Amino acid sequence: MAAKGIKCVKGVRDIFPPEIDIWKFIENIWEETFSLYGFKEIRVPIFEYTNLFQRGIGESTDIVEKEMYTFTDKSGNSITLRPEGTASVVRAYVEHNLNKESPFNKFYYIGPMFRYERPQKGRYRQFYQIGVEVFDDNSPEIEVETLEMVNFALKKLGFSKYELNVNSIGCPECRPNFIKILKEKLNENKEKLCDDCKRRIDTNPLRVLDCKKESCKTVINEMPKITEYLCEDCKKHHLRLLKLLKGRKINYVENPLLVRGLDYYVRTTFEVVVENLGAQNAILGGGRYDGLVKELGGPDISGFGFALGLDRMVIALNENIKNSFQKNPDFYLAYFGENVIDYSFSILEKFREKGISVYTNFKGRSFKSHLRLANRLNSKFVILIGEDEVKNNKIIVKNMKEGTQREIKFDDLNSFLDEISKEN
RNA sequence: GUGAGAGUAGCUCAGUUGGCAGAGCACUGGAUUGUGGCUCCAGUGGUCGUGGGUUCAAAUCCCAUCUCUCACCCCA
Repeated sequence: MAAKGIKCVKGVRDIFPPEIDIWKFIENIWEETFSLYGFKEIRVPIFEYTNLFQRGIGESTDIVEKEMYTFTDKSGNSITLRPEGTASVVRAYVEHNLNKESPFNKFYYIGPMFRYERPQKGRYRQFYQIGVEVFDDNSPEIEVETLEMVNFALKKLGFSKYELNVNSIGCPECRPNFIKILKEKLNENKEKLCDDCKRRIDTNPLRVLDCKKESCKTVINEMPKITEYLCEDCKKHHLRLLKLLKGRKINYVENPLLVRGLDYYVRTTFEVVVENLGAQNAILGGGRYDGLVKELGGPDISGFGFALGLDRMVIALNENIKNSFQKNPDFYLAYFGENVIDYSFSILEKFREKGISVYTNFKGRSFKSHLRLANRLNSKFVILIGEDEVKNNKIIVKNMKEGTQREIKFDDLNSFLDEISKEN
Protein backbone atom coordinates (compact mmCIF):
# COMPACT_ATOMS: atom_id res chain seq x y z
CA MET A 1 0.00 0.00 0.00
CA ALA A 2 1.30 3.40 -0.92
CA ALA A 3 2.24 5.98 1.66
CA LYS A 4 -0.60 8.28 2.54
CA GLY A 5 -1.72 10.37 -0.38
CA ILE A 6 1.13 9.45 -2.69
CA LYS A 7 -0.13 7.72 -5.77
CA CYS A 8 0.49 7.90 -9.44
CA VAL A 9 -1.93 9.80 -11.64
CA LYS A 10 -5.01 8.10 -13.04
CA GLY A 11 -4.32 6.08 -16.15
CA VAL A 12 -0.53 6.01 -15.79
CA ARG A 13 1.60 3.30 -14.25
CA ASP A 14 5.01 2.09 -13.21
CA ILE A 15 6.79 -0.66 -15.05
CA PHE A 16 9.39 -2.63 -13.12
CA PRO A 17 11.06 -6.03 -13.00
CA PRO A 18 10.32 -8.63 -14.10
CA GLU A 19 7.92 -7.08 -16.62
CA ILE A 20 10.51 -4.57 -17.76
CA ASP A 21 12.48 -7.43 -19.32
CA ILE A 22 9.58 -8.10 -21.66
CA TRP A 23 9.57 -4.46 -22.71
CA LYS A 24 13.26 -4.48 -23.43
CA PHE A 25 12.96 -7.73 -25.33
CA ILE A 26 10.30 -6.22 -27.59
CA GLU A 27 12.18 -2.98 -28.03
CA ASN A 28 15.37 -4.78 -28.93
CA ILE A 29 13.73 -6.91 -31.58
CA TRP A 30 12.15 -3.92 -33.23
CA GLU A 31 15.36 -1.93 -33.14
CA GLU A 32 17.35 -4.81 -34.65
CA THR A 33 14.70 -5.19 -37.33
CA PHE A 34 14.70 -1.48 -38.14
CA SER A 35 18.43 -1.59 -38.50
CA LEU A 36 18.17 -4.48 -40.98
CA TYR A 37 15.69 -2.52 -43.06
CA GLY A 38 17.76 0.66 -43.01
CA PHE A 39 15.91 2.79 -40.47
CA LYS A 40 17.67 5.11 -38.04
CA GLU A 41 16.44 6.54 -34.78
CA ILE A 42 15.22 10.07 -34.35
CA ARG A 43 14.54 11.55 -30.91
CA VAL A 44 12.00 14.32 -30.73
CA PRO A 45 10.61 16.22 -27.74
CA ILE A 46 7.77 14.98 -25.62
CA PHE A 47 5.97 18.30 -25.85
CA GLU A 48 5.40 20.67 -28.73
CA TYR A 49 3.49 23.85 -29.46
CA THR A 50 -0.17 22.93 -29.53
CA ASN A 51 -0.77 24.15 -33.06
CA LEU A 52 1.54 21.45 -34.46
CA PHE A 53 -0.96 18.81 -33.45
CA GLN A 54 -3.97 20.89 -34.39
CA ARG A 55 -2.64 21.30 -37.91
CA GLY A 56 -1.04 17.89 -38.19
CA ILE A 57 -3.62 15.55 -36.74
CA GLY A 58 -6.67 17.60 -37.62
CA GLU A 59 -8.66 20.15 -35.69
CA SER A 60 -11.87 18.10 -35.60
CA THR A 61 -10.42 14.72 -34.67
CA ASP A 62 -11.25 13.22 -31.29
CA ILE A 63 -7.60 13.31 -30.32
CA VAL A 64 -7.31 17.05 -30.78
CA GLU A 65 -10.81 17.93 -29.69
CA LYS A 66 -10.88 16.19 -26.34
CA GLU A 67 -7.86 14.01 -25.61
CA MET A 68 -4.82 16.29 -25.47
CA TYR A 69 -2.87 17.30 -22.40
CA THR A 70 -2.58 21.00 -23.15
CA PHE A 71 -1.29 23.67 -20.81
CA THR A 72 0.06 27.19 -20.88
CA ASP A 73 3.70 27.58 -19.96
CA LYS A 74 5.20 30.49 -18.03
CA SER A 75 5.62 32.62 -21.12
CA GLY A 76 2.01 32.12 -22.15
CA ASN A 77 2.61 29.61 -24.93
CA SER A 78 0.16 26.78 -25.45
CA ILE A 79 2.05 23.52 -25.05
CA THR A 80 0.79 19.98 -25.59
CA LEU A 81 2.20 16.65 -24.50
CA ARG A 82 2.47 14.67 -27.70
CA PRO A 83 -0.52 12.39 -28.37
CA GLU A 84 1.33 10.66 -31.22
CA GLY A 85 4.70 10.74 -32.89
CA THR A 86 4.28 11.46 -36.58
CA ALA A 87 3.57 15.18 -36.28
CA SER A 88 6.77 15.74 -34.30
CA VAL A 89 8.92 13.74 -36.69
CA VAL A 90 7.52 15.62 -39.66
CA ARG A 91 8.05 18.91 -37.85
CA ALA A 92 11.69 17.98 -37.19
CA TYR A 93 12.16 16.84 -40.78
CA VAL A 94 10.81 20.11 -42.11
CA GLU A 95 12.45 22.38 -39.54
CA HIS A 96 15.93 21.03 -40.18
CA ASN A 97 15.53 20.55 -43.92
CA LEU A 98 16.49 16.93 -43.53
CA ASN A 99 15.47 16.22 -47.11
CA LYS A 100 18.29 18.49 -48.32
CA GLU A 101 20.79 17.49 -45.67
CA SER A 102 21.06 13.94 -46.98
CA PRO A 103 19.02 11.51 -49.04
CA PHE A 104 18.33 9.56 -45.88
CA ASN A 105 14.59 9.14 -45.42
CA LYS A 106 13.78 6.29 -42.99
CA PHE A 107 13.34 7.09 -39.32
CA TYR A 108 12.02 5.39 -36.23
CA TYR A 109 11.16 6.74 -32.79
CA ILE A 110 10.25 5.24 -29.47
CA GLY A 111 8.74 6.81 -26.41
CA PRO A 112 5.70 7.78 -24.40
CA MET A 113 2.57 9.42 -25.79
CA PHE A 114 -0.21 11.09 -23.83
CA ARG A 115 -3.93 11.06 -24.35
CA TYR A 116 -6.64 11.97 -21.89
CA GLU A 117 -8.94 8.97 -22.27
CA ARG A 118 -10.83 6.73 -19.92
CA PRO A 119 -8.38 3.94 -19.00
CA GLN A 120 -9.22 0.46 -20.21
CA LYS A 121 -7.46 -2.76 -21.05
CA GLY A 122 -4.56 -1.83 -23.33
CA ARG A 123 -5.35 1.86 -23.05
CA TYR A 124 -3.50 4.21 -20.75
CA ARG A 125 -3.10 7.94 -20.51
CA GLN A 126 0.65 7.62 -20.83
CA PHE A 127 1.33 4.87 -23.29
CA TYR A 128 4.35 3.88 -25.32
CA GLN A 129 4.72 3.75 -29.05
CA ILE A 130 7.37 2.70 -31.47
CA GLY A 131 6.86 4.21 -34.88
CA VAL A 132 8.53 4.54 -38.25
CA GLU A 133 8.27 7.19 -40.92
CA VAL A 134 9.47 7.09 -44.52
CA PHE A 135 9.64 10.35 -46.42
CA ASP A 136 9.69 11.14 -50.10
CA ASP A 137 8.71 7.72 -51.41
CA ASN A 138 5.21 7.42 -52.79
CA SER A 139 5.58 3.91 -54.18
CA PRO A 140 3.51 0.90 -53.21
CA GLU A 141 6.86 -0.87 -53.02
CA ILE A 142 7.97 0.98 -49.91
CA GLU A 143 4.67 0.04 -48.32
CA VAL A 144 5.25 -3.61 -49.09
CA GLU A 145 8.79 -3.49 -47.76
CA THR A 146 7.52 -1.88 -44.56
CA LEU A 147 4.75 -4.43 -44.12
CA GLU A 148 7.25 -7.19 -44.72
CA MET A 149 9.36 -5.65 -41.97
CA VAL A 150 6.33 -5.74 -39.66
CA ASN A 151 5.90 -9.43 -40.39
CA PHE A 152 9.60 -10.03 -39.84
CA ALA A 153 9.57 -8.47 -36.38
CA LEU A 154 6.25 -9.97 -35.28
CA LYS A 155 7.46 -13.45 -36.17
CA LYS A 156 10.68 -12.88 -34.25
CA LEU A 157 8.58 -11.81 -31.29
CA GLY A 158 6.73 -15.10 -31.44
CA PHE A 159 3.39 -13.78 -32.67
CA SER A 160 1.64 -16.43 -34.68
CA LYS A 161 -2.00 -15.42 -34.55
CA TYR A 162 -2.47 -11.96 -35.91
CA GLU A 163 -4.25 -10.41 -38.83
CA LEU A 164 -3.06 -7.68 -41.16
CA ASN A 165 -5.94 -5.55 -42.39
CA VAL A 166 -5.38 -3.39 -45.44
CA ASN A 167 -7.50 -0.71 -47.04
CA SER A 168 -7.31 2.39 -49.15
CA ILE A 169 -9.23 5.41 -47.98
CA GLY A 170 -8.61 7.37 -51.15
CA CYS A 171 -7.38 10.92 -51.31
CA PRO A 172 -8.88 14.40 -51.00
CA GLU A 173 -9.92 14.01 -54.65
CA CYS A 174 -12.07 10.92 -54.33
CA ARG A 175 -12.94 10.46 -50.63
CA PRO A 176 -15.44 13.35 -50.25
CA ASN A 177 -17.43 11.94 -53.12
CA PHE A 178 -17.63 8.55 -51.46
CA ILE A 179 -18.68 10.01 -48.13
CA LYS A 180 -21.44 11.94 -49.84
CA ILE A 181 -22.80 8.81 -51.50
CA LEU A 182 -22.44 6.78 -48.30
CA LYS A 183 -24.39 9.38 -46.33
CA GLU A 184 -27.20 9.30 -48.85
CA LYS A 185 -27.44 5.52 -48.79
CA LEU A 186 -27.31 5.42 -45.00
CA ASN A 187 -30.08 7.98 -44.73
CA GLU A 188 -32.25 5.84 -47.00
CA ASN A 189 -31.89 3.01 -44.48
CA LYS A 190 -31.84 5.15 -41.39
CA GLU A 191 -34.79 3.44 -39.68
CA LYS A 192 -33.03 0.07 -39.69
CA LEU A 193 -29.96 1.37 -37.90
CA CYS A 194 -29.31 1.48 -34.16
CA ASP A 195 -29.42 4.79 -32.30
CA ASP A 196 -25.65 5.12 -32.23
CA CYS A 197 -25.43 4.66 -35.97
CA LYS A 198 -28.21 7.17 -36.66
CA ARG A 199 -26.07 9.71 -34.88
CA ARG A 200 -22.93 8.59 -36.69
CA ILE A 201 -24.38 9.27 -40.13
CA ASP A 202 -23.59 12.92 -39.55
CA THR A 203 -20.68 12.77 -37.12
CA ASN A 204 -18.66 9.93 -38.61
CA PRO A 205 -20.38 8.02 -41.42
CA LEU A 206 -17.40 5.74 -42.05
CA ARG A 207 -17.73 4.53 -38.51
CA VAL A 208 -21.21 3.10 -39.16
CA LEU A 209 -19.57 0.50 -41.36
CA ASP A 210 -17.85 -0.89 -38.28
CA CYS A 211 -20.95 -1.41 -36.12
CA LYS A 212 -21.21 -4.88 -34.58
CA LYS A 213 -24.99 -4.99 -34.15
CA GLU A 214 -26.68 -7.62 -36.31
CA SER A 215 -29.46 -5.29 -37.45
CA CYS A 216 -26.89 -2.79 -38.68
CA LYS A 217 -24.75 -5.42 -40.35
CA THR A 218 -27.46 -6.32 -42.83
CA VAL A 219 -27.66 -2.69 -43.85
CA ILE A 220 -23.91 -2.32 -43.98
CA ASN A 221 -23.56 -5.25 -46.35
CA GLU A 222 -25.49 -3.34 -48.96
CA MET A 223 -23.49 -0.17 -48.56
CA PRO A 224 -20.93 0.89 -51.15
CA LYS A 225 -17.25 0.12 -50.51
CA ILE A 226 -14.73 2.91 -50.60
CA THR A 227 -12.35 0.89 -52.73
CA GLU A 228 -14.98 0.95 -55.49
CA TYR A 229 -15.01 4.74 -55.49
CA LEU A 230 -11.30 5.46 -55.71
CA CYS A 231 -10.01 7.80 -58.38
CA GLU A 232 -7.79 6.34 -61.11
CA ASP A 233 -4.47 7.08 -59.39
CA CYS A 234 -5.60 5.79 -56.00
CA LYS A 235 -7.04 2.65 -57.55
CA LYS A 236 -3.85 1.97 -59.48
CA HIS A 237 -1.80 2.44 -56.34
CA HIS A 238 -4.03 0.16 -54.31
CA LEU A 239 -4.14 -2.66 -56.86
CA ARG A 240 -0.39 -2.53 -57.26
CA LEU A 241 0.03 -2.82 -53.48
CA LEU A 242 -2.25 -5.86 -53.28
CA LYS A 243 -0.47 -7.52 -56.16
CA LEU A 244 2.92 -6.99 -54.55
CA LEU A 245 1.68 -8.29 -51.20
CA LYS A 246 0.49 -11.46 -52.87
CA GLY A 247 3.80 -11.78 -54.67
CA ARG A 248 5.67 -11.54 -51.40
CA LYS A 249 3.23 -14.01 -49.81
CA ILE A 250 2.29 -11.56 -47.10
CA ASN A 251 -1.05 -12.59 -45.66
CA TYR A 252 -3.56 -9.82 -45.46
CA VAL A 253 -7.27 -9.22 -45.25
CA GLU A 254 -8.87 -6.56 -47.38
CA ASN A 255 -10.95 -4.55 -44.99
CA PRO A 256 -12.91 -1.77 -46.67
CA LEU A 257 -14.21 -0.76 -43.26
CA LEU A 258 -10.79 0.14 -41.90
CA VAL A 259 -10.63 3.87 -41.28
CA ARG A 260 -8.12 5.88 -39.34
CA GLY A 261 -8.89 8.57 -36.83
CA LEU A 262 -6.23 11.02 -37.90
CA ASP A 263 -6.96 13.43 -40.71
CA TYR A 264 -3.60 13.12 -42.40
CA TYR A 265 -4.04 9.62 -43.79
CA VAL A 266 -4.58 9.08 -47.51
CA ARG A 267 -4.66 6.00 -49.70
CA THR A 268 -3.13 2.99 -47.96
CA THR A 269 -4.09 2.34 -44.36
CA PHE A 270 -3.42 -0.81 -42.41
CA GLU A 271 -3.73 -2.30 -39.00
CA VAL A 272 -2.56 -5.44 -37.21
CA VAL A 273 -5.06 -6.94 -34.79
CA VAL A 274 -4.71 -9.77 -32.29
CA GLU A 275 -7.28 -11.76 -30.35
CA ASN A 276 -6.47 -11.61 -26.67
CA LEU A 277 -6.61 -7.87 -26.15
CA GLY A 278 -10.29 -7.25 -25.55
CA ALA A 279 -11.74 -4.20 -27.24
CA GLN A 280 -8.40 -2.52 -27.89
CA ASN A 281 -7.27 -5.20 -30.29
CA ALA A 282 -5.08 -3.17 -32.64
CA ILE A 283 -1.41 -3.49 -31.79
CA LEU A 284 -0.07 -1.67 -34.79
CA GLY A 285 -1.50 0.72 -37.32
CA GLY A 286 -0.51 3.24 -39.90
CA GLY A 287 -0.66 4.34 -43.46
CA ARG A 288 0.22 6.96 -46.00
CA TYR A 289 0.16 10.68 -45.25
CA ASP A 290 1.24 12.37 -48.44
CA GLY A 291 -0.05 15.85 -47.70
CA LEU A 292 1.32 16.25 -44.20
CA VAL A 293 4.86 17.44 -44.90
CA LYS A 294 3.53 20.24 -47.06
CA GLU A 295 0.79 21.05 -44.59
CA LEU A 296 3.46 21.62 -41.95
CA GLY A 297 5.42 23.99 -44.13
CA GLY A 298 7.75 21.61 -45.93
CA PRO A 299 8.12 20.56 -49.54
CA ASP A 300 5.36 18.60 -51.25
CA ILE A 301 6.77 15.17 -50.54
CA SER A 302 5.04 12.01 -49.45
CA GLY A 303 5.09 10.19 -46.14
CA PHE A 304 4.33 6.69 -44.99
CA GLY A 305 4.58 5.09 -41.58
CA PHE A 306 3.06 3.22 -38.72
CA ALA A 307 3.07 3.12 -34.95
CA LEU A 308 2.73 0.22 -32.60
CA GLY A 309 1.44 0.20 -29.05
CA LEU A 310 4.10 -1.23 -26.78
CA ASP A 311 1.74 -1.61 -23.83
CA ARG A 312 -0.58 -3.71 -25.97
CA MET A 313 2.24 -5.71 -27.46
CA VAL A 314 3.42 -6.64 -23.97
CA ILE A 315 -0.08 -7.83 -23.07
CA ALA A 316 -0.48 -9.77 -26.29
CA LEU A 317 2.92 -11.42 -26.27
CA ASN A 318 2.71 -15.14 -25.99
CA GLU A 319 2.63 -16.33 -22.39
CA ASN A 320 5.42 -18.90 -22.72
CA ILE A 321 7.72 -16.28 -24.12
CA LYS A 322 6.94 -14.08 -21.16
CA ASN A 323 7.89 -16.84 -18.76
CA SER A 324 11.37 -17.12 -20.18
CA PHE A 325 12.33 -13.76 -18.71
CA GLN A 326 12.93 -14.76 -15.11
CA LYS A 327 16.57 -13.92 -15.54
CA ASN A 328 18.68 -13.12 -12.50
CA PRO A 329 22.46 -13.44 -12.33
CA ASP A 330 23.64 -17.04 -12.33
CA PHE A 331 26.03 -16.33 -9.47
CA TYR A 332 25.28 -15.24 -5.94
CA LEU A 333 28.07 -14.41 -3.51
CA ALA A 334 27.46 -15.28 0.13
CA TYR A 335 29.92 -14.00 2.69
CA PHE A 336 29.87 -14.37 6.45
CA GLY A 337 32.30 -13.76 9.30
CA GLU A 338 34.90 -11.29 10.49
CA ASN A 339 37.10 -9.41 8.01
CA VAL A 340 35.87 -11.13 4.89
CA ILE A 341 34.43 -8.16 3.04
CA ASP A 342 37.63 -6.99 1.35
CA TYR A 343 38.30 -10.46 0.04
CA SER A 344 34.69 -10.78 -1.11
CA PHE A 345 34.88 -7.51 -3.00
CA SER A 346 37.99 -8.66 -4.80
CA ILE A 347 36.25 -11.88 -5.83
CA LEU A 348 33.23 -9.95 -7.09
CA GLU A 349 35.53 -7.75 -9.13
CA LYS A 350 37.22 -10.80 -10.68
CA PHE A 351 33.89 -12.19 -11.85
CA ARG A 352 32.75 -8.90 -13.27
CA GLU A 353 36.01 -8.26 -15.10
CA LYS A 354 35.33 -11.51 -16.93
CA GLY A 355 31.84 -10.34 -17.83
CA ILE A 356 30.03 -12.65 -15.44
CA SER A 357 27.24 -11.03 -13.49
CA VAL A 358 27.12 -11.66 -9.77
CA TYR A 359 24.61 -10.61 -7.19
CA THR A 360 25.19 -10.29 -3.48
CA ASN A 361 23.52 -8.88 -0.41
CA PHE A 362 25.19 -6.79 2.27
CA LYS A 363 22.74 -7.13 5.12
CA GLY A 364 25.05 -9.25 7.24
CA ARG A 365 23.18 -12.44 6.66
CA SER A 366 24.03 -15.87 7.92
CA PHE A 367 24.99 -18.46 5.32
CA LYS A 368 21.58 -19.96 5.80
CA SER A 369 19.74 -16.81 4.93
CA HIS A 370 22.15 -16.04 2.09
CA LEU A 371 21.38 -19.42 0.58
CA ARG A 372 17.69 -19.03 1.09
CA LEU A 373 17.86 -15.74 -0.79
CA ALA A 374 20.02 -17.25 -3.54
CA ASN A 375 17.46 -19.99 -3.91
CA ARG A 376 14.66 -17.49 -4.26
CA LEU A 377 16.62 -15.59 -6.87
CA ASN A 378 17.04 -18.81 -8.83
CA SER A 379 20.80 -18.51 -8.69
CA LYS A 380 22.56 -21.40 -10.36
CA PHE A 381 25.72 -21.10 -8.28
CA VAL A 382 26.58 -19.67 -4.91
CA ILE A 383 30.07 -18.50 -4.04
CA LEU A 384 30.69 -19.07 -0.34
CA ILE A 385 33.28 -17.00 1.49
CA GLY A 386 33.91 -17.33 5.22
CA GLU A 387 36.87 -16.79 7.47
CA ASP A 388 38.29 -20.14 6.49
CA GLU A 389 38.29 -19.29 2.78
CA VAL A 390 40.00 -15.95 3.37
CA LYS A 391 42.67 -17.55 5.50
CA ASN A 392 43.40 -20.23 2.87
CA ASN A 393 42.96 -18.03 -0.21
CA LYS A 394 40.16 -19.98 -1.81
CA ILE A 395 36.44 -19.85 -2.51
CA ILE A 396 33.73 -22.46 -2.47
CA VAL A 397 31.39 -22.66 -5.43
CA LYS A 398 28.17 -24.49 -4.78
CA ASN A 399 26.00 -25.80 -7.58
CA MET A 400 22.48 -25.17 -6.35
CA LYS A 401 20.74 -27.60 -8.62
CA GLU A 402 23.05 -30.54 -7.97
CA GLY A 403 23.74 -29.64 -4.37
CA THR A 404 27.42 -30.24 -4.98
CA GLN A 405 30.26 -27.86 -4.25
CA ARG A 406 33.92 -27.47 -5.09
CA GLU A 407 36.83 -25.45 -3.80
CA ILE A 408 38.67 -23.06 -6.11
CA LYS A 409 42.06 -21.70 -5.09
CA PHE A 410 42.44 -17.97 -5.66
CA ASP A 411 45.35 -18.67 -7.99
CA ASP A 412 43.15 -20.90 -10.13
CA LEU A 413 40.32 -18.41 -10.27
CA ASN A 414 41.17 -17.00 -13.70
CA SER A 415 41.08 -20.35 -15.43
CA PHE A 416 37.87 -21.23 -13.60
CA LEU A 417 36.27 -18.02 -14.80
CA ASP A 418 37.46 -18.59 -18.37
CA GLU A 419 35.85 -22.01 -18.23
CA ILE A 420 32.52 -20.47 -17.16
CA SER A 421 32.66 -17.72 -19.77
CA LYS A 422 33.08 -20.33 -22.47
CA GLU A 423 30.01 -22.24 -21.29
CA ASN A 424 27.83 -19.18 -21.59
C1' G B 1 -17.80 12.11 -21.59
C1' U B 2 -21.52 7.42 -20.64
C1' G B 3 -22.48 2.54 -18.31
C1' A B 4 -21.30 -1.82 -15.12
C1' G B 5 -18.16 -4.28 -11.38
C1' A B 6 -14.30 -3.84 -7.70
C1' G B 7 -10.91 -1.65 -3.58
C1' U B 8 -9.41 -5.59 3.55
C1' A B 9 -1.48 -7.67 5.18
C1' G B 10 3.88 -7.46 0.07
C1' C B 11 0.46 -11.11 -3.18
C1' U B 12 -4.37 -14.00 -3.72
C1' C B 13 -8.62 -13.47 -1.07
C1' A B 14 -12.37 -14.79 3.44
C1' G B 15 -15.05 -11.74 6.85
C1' U B 16 -22.56 -14.30 8.53
C1' U B 17 -28.68 -10.26 10.75
C1' G B 18 -23.48 -4.06 12.43
C1' G B 19 -20.21 -6.78 17.96
C1' C B 20 -12.04 -7.85 19.54
C1' A B 21 -9.06 -7.64 11.96
C1' G B 22 -8.62 -13.24 9.49
C1' A B 23 -6.44 -17.41 6.19
C1' G B 24 -3.00 -19.22 2.53
C1' C B 25 1.40 -17.78 0.13
C1' A B 26 5.59 -14.49 1.04
C1' C B 27 8.88 -12.38 4.80
C1' U B 28 11.99 -12.81 9.72
C1' G B 29 13.87 -16.15 13.44
C1' G B 30 14.39 -21.11 15.39
C1' A B 31 14.49 -26.71 15.15
C1' U B 32 19.97 -27.56 12.04
C1' U B 33 25.40 -21.66 15.82
C1' G B 34 29.43 -22.47 8.00
C1' U B 35 24.93 -24.41 3.61
C1' G B 36 18.98 -23.35 0.18
C1' G B 37 14.59 -26.28 -1.45
C1' C B 38 10.89 -30.49 2.08
C1' U B 39 8.82 -30.59 7.17
C1' C B 40 7.60 -28.57 12.07
C1' C B 41 7.38 -24.32 15.64
C1' A B 42 7.22 -19.13 16.61
C1' G B 43 7.11 -14.06 15.06
C1' U B 44 6.71 -9.35 12.00
C1' G B 45 3.16 -7.11 9.02
C1' G B 46 -3.56 -3.44 8.33
C1' U B 47 -5.75 4.44 9.09
C1' C B 48 -10.33 -2.30 5.96
C1' G B 49 -8.92 3.34 -0.78
C1' U B 50 -10.09 8.47 1.29
C1' G B 51 -13.49 12.02 3.79
C1' G B 52 -18.04 12.73 6.14
C1' G B 53 -22.75 10.71 8.36
C1' U B 54 -26.07 7.11 11.23
C1' U B 55 -25.11 4.06 15.81
C1' C B 56 -23.46 2.38 22.49
C1' A B 57 -20.65 -0.02 18.42
C1' A B 58 -19.17 0.37 11.18
C1' A B 59 -14.73 -3.50 6.91
C1' U B 60 -20.23 -4.23 7.14
C1' C B 61 -25.56 0.72 6.64
C1' C B 62 -25.97 5.95 4.10
C1' C B 63 -23.63 10.14 1.26
C1' A B 64 -19.52 12.06 -1.27
C1' U B 65 -14.90 11.36 -3.50
C1' C B 66 -10.42 8.90 -5.47
C1' U B 67 -8.36 4.75 -7.91
C1' C B 68 -8.54 0.09 -10.51
C1' U B 69 -11.07 -3.27 -13.98
C1' C B 70 -14.30 -4.08 -18.19
C1' A B 71 -17.32 -2.09 -21.99
C1' C B 72 -19.20 2.24 -25.02
C1' C B 73 -16.55 5.93 -27.59
C1' C B 74 -11.79 6.44 -29.81
C1' C B 75 -7.21 4.68 -31.11
C1' A B 76 -1.52 2.17 -31.13
